[in-house]
Amino acid sequence: MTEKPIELTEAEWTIIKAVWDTEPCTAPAIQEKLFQGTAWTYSTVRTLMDRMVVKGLLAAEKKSNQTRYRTAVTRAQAQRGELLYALKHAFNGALTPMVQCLLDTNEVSRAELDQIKQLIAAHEKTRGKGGKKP
Amino acid sequence: MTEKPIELTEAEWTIIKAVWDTEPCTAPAIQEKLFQGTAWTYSTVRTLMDRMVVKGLLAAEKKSNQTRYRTAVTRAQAQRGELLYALKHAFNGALTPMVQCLLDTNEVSRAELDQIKQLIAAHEKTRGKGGKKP
DNA sequence: GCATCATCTCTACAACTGTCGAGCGCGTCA
DNA sequence: TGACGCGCTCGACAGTTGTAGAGATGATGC
Repeated sequence: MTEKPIELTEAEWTIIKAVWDTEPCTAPAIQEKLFQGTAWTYSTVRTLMDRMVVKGLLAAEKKSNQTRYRTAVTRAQAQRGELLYALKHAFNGALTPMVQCLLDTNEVSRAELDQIKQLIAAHEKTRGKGGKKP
Repeated sequence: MTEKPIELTEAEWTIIKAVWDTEPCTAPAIQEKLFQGTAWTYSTVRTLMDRMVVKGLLAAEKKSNQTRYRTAVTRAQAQRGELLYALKHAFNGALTPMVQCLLDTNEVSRAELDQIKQLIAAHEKTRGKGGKKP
């Protein structure tokens, strides 16, 4: 089944990144961790986290008087979701223009370019079993 | 000035893509064009378009009894916005992992890989003025 | 046994999104 | 000159998101 893509709002990204970093963790811990950057109160964080549980983004486990959270989706899943959203809507699913845009947009350093080239080479090798000959 | 990135909702993407394809155009025309895919009524389309004008995504020009719309952002700007959103939130701004994910995620055809390699080569050349020689 | 502190639960609310329907002008064609 | 058809304007409403305060509850120290 083509599990439907995961989509996160900005606030949800903020939360889930913190949870990935420290899971399992409690809401107060996350609140404290994020406070510097967001100034969110406990209530805010808690509400967001509970909504994310409902959506299946986080999992909560009640431990007496505390609730312990962990993520319910992997970083890769979430990243893929975000990427697919952009790919689908902004680029009509066409990969090449997306890469083009990426290259145009960003200050891509030489080092990054090299890394990317390596990635591609590696990718070609890995899935190279397609053994079709030109 | 680092113009703040453009962000579009799904519905807005649908609209703006139609407008790009036919601008300048009227709301009824867009409604008709999208009806097959969305089943949106005139009111829906019109509301979305007017809200997009307020946001500066479309421009409207009143011509007697009709309103003519055109886009106020380029496709490239919008694409860049979407990409930057993903890059920033999902990948913490790191380009390489994003490309990695792209390669992993999608069925990238050999043709695409080749195209992408070309893109990179072209990119290297174009901005290659950095004249540092390895 | 009671005051305290940390957590939790519930409720609220404004803004933004998606989705319309009802009613209003204005050309046009008998 | 009046009925039609288009396109327009307004208002509405439910659902989602961001943000938070007020009060309940359970563990702790004395």
